[in-house]
Amino acid sequence: MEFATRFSPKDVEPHVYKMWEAENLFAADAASRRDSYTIVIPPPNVTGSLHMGHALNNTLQDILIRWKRMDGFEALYLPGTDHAGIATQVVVEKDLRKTEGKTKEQLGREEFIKRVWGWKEKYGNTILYQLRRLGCSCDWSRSRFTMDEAYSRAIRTVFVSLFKKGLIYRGLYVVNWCPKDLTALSDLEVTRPEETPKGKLWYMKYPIKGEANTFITVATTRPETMLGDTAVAVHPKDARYLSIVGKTAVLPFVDREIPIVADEIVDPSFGTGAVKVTPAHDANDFEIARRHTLKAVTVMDPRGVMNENAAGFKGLDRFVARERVVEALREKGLLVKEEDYPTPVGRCYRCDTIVEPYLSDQWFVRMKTLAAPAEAAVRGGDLRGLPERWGKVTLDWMENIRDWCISRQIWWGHRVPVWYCPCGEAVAAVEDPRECPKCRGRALEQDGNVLDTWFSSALWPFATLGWPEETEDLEKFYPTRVLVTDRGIINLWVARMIMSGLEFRGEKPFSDVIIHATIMDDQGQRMSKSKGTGIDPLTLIDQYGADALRFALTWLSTGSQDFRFGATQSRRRTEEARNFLTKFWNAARFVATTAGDAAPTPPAEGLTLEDRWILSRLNSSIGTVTAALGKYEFSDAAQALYRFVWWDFCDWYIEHAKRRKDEAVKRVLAHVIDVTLRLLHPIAPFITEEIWQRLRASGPKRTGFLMKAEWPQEDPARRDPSLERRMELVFEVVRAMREVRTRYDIAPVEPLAAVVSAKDKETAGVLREGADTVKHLANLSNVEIGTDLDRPKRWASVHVEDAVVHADVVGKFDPAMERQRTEKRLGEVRGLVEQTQGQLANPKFRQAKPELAAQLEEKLAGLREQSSQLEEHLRELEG
RNA sequence: GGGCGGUUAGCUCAGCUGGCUAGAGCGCAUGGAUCACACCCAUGAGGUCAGGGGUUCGAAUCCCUUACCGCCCA
Repeated sequence: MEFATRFSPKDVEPHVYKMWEAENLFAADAASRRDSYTIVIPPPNVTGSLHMGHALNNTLQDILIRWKRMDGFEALYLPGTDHAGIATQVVVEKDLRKTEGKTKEQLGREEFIKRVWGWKEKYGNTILYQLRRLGCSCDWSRSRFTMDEAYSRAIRTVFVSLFKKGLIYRGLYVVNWCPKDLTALSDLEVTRPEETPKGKLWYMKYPIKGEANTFITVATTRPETMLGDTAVAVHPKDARYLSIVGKTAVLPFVDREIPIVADEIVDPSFGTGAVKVTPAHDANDFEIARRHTLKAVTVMDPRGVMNENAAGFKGLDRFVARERVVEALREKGLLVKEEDYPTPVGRCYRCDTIVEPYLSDQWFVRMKTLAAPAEAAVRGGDLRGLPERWGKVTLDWMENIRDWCISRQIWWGHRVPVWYCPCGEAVAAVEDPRECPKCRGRALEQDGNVLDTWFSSALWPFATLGWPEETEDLEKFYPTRVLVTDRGIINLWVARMIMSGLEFRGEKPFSDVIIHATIMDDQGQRMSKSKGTGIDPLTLIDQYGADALRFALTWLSTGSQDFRFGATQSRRRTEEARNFLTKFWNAARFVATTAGDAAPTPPAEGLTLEDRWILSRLNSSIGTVTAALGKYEFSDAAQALYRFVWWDFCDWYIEHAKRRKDEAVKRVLAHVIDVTLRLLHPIAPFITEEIWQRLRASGPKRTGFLMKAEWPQEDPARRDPSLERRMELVFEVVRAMREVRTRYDIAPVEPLAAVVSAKDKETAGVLREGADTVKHLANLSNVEIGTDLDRPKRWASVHVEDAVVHADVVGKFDPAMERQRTEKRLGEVRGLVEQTQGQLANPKFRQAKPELAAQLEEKLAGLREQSSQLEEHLRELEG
């Protein structure tokens, strides 16, 4: 098989993926006797396409899944999508308007829903297809959609259960209303802009009934709502207003008589201390109205247009009405003053429209009861947030939890499973009821609202596995092991999943929650579609390959809360990763051509120093990579692989191996590549599988697919830290020789003679052991190794930590340069001597850390020795 | 308003419970078509660890504070 110098992702990736799929390697088996390891995907919206956040999220998940699969677990990576109520409805409505010029009302609810399904079938799996490009080993046969029939059944079951427990209730409340999407939103779906926008606070006065020229002045940021005022409230202890409580004010424009009431909730320091009460348009006011049995007057329609209760302002948009009301008040002399006032506004997180507090009939979930066990699980550490700080975020929210508005006034979604009978009965049921259980009437009508999408995604970890049926899947794969997601939806999604998991399965839905970084653009700002700062992962995949993108993202996953991966950085980092993979590819290519037929196990005998060294490094790396993955330290795993492959294997071992032809070196090479392929596979699945298949074709029998191969076990017997240190010494001498060559411009091909004077006999022994390597890698014609060896005249010297290396620079000797270098080095060493001496001179230090002090003593001795050698060297140069 | 992160080489980032000469990749400089790889090899330059104060024998690391950047919850 041809083995080109470059790996070609474009040609290989689709092919390899198809092969895996054809062999059904992603499918998890519920009947397996292995322990399960489950990850459910955070379901992307059906409307979306793959963005960088998905790429990161799914890369990390796939790494864990592939690792655990190799490590002997029955690994299930369960994919799927979320119906995304509002978002999807908006997209399809737009499409409908564009293609047919129709509104959804013209089609009717049933027909419109059909259209949404049609749209979903056509475009709804975009992201899932794109995940294949990324190499994700999802079990596609188990893919779920939150609107699937079985899933819908789970939702109904949950609703009915909570309803029967009294944890779901319906009522008239002031909720966050989006006048554009025409639906209620939950508190978490309202966003606040970073900076509080500048607004005004208007002071206006209402006449007191029966008292000429007496007024009460109230302050408000939303004057247009005054038309719906049904009271004025003051704090009961506010001395300024004691005498006025109980009197009646007359509301301008509409001449409504409204009482002046006292209520604890009023903040006496705000405005005048007297506030207008608009129960239909303010949540606080609604509470006041409850306590004082006030009427609620709605002055806007759902679109935010003033209605018939708004007198002369009817038909005006809420913001136009605001200006007009202020003008009219001014004309009447009722406007006392206006002042600048930062006015916090909430916006719809889907469409950014300013939300309106709006009185409407909605469904709610009582959260306190549900939150308690979840809170306990997080607090008790039974469920970990990682990095740790995120656990606290969840707790904060759960401690102050408020009831959740779950009804939405849209069509696309799960309809509230409650039916109303003309007799007044309301039935909540999993199966559509045929008749009213009370009057046997058949004229039942289902509630028109649909449920918040998050209500359905809260069930994701168990509903996807078949719940409420006690399926084999549920038995085998629940609870899941780890949830990987972005911090943006901790409360919106993660916390609610924990609650529902505990409520309906009596078991936490996962043990660990990994909150990975949010990807920023090159300026450190959040990527946004509207600003055009989003980077398409597929472009990077096309250009550098999926493996390179995955490796780059993994390298960057250090546990920080965000990282930059904009237009410039993403290319740069992915290119770096691609270069590394090319390096690895070529290492494999070297092994394939020189040792392709060797058994991929090291021989029991005949191992050289270098062989034992690389095997030690390999086993260290197995340990490091495995431990890092176990702690979800993805970057550490990637870096350990990078170092091993590039620095240890390519820079040193392969260079060394080039001059050997024995069986041992072949088997070591084959073994190292074999193990490294396995270690690298979870991060870079395509290239490693491709190399595996090539080696399999030409060499000894290997398991059919790398993705099903066994995860390497560290062999502690192969680890030899002392050997690793000793080889470092050898490499240091090689580097010293190379430095001399560079300095004197002596080509690497020209053999040189060298004398290495080690600091002690032990070191000399080590260097003698590695003499072959030094000779070969530094291209020496001859090398003399000992202690206290003199510097031959007109030879150049390099002082490294444990030795002095002298090189015959064949007549190019330059005393001035030598002097300069020696002086510089001497300065450094003297500095260190001073520093170390200072530290050791301190009795408190010696007392506190005797072991460390002993180490430093040794170091100091070495430094002093080096220092005196340098001085001597310098004297010789002078003389 | 409450809470949480970040600020380390020109750029992007490591640096765990305070102590081995603060590291990496990219970029930069110099040299190199050597039989795995120029997406490469060799060598080198480059940092008052955001500012100030404190704790300590010793602080990039712990505490306080200021500034700037970012996030979450009200």
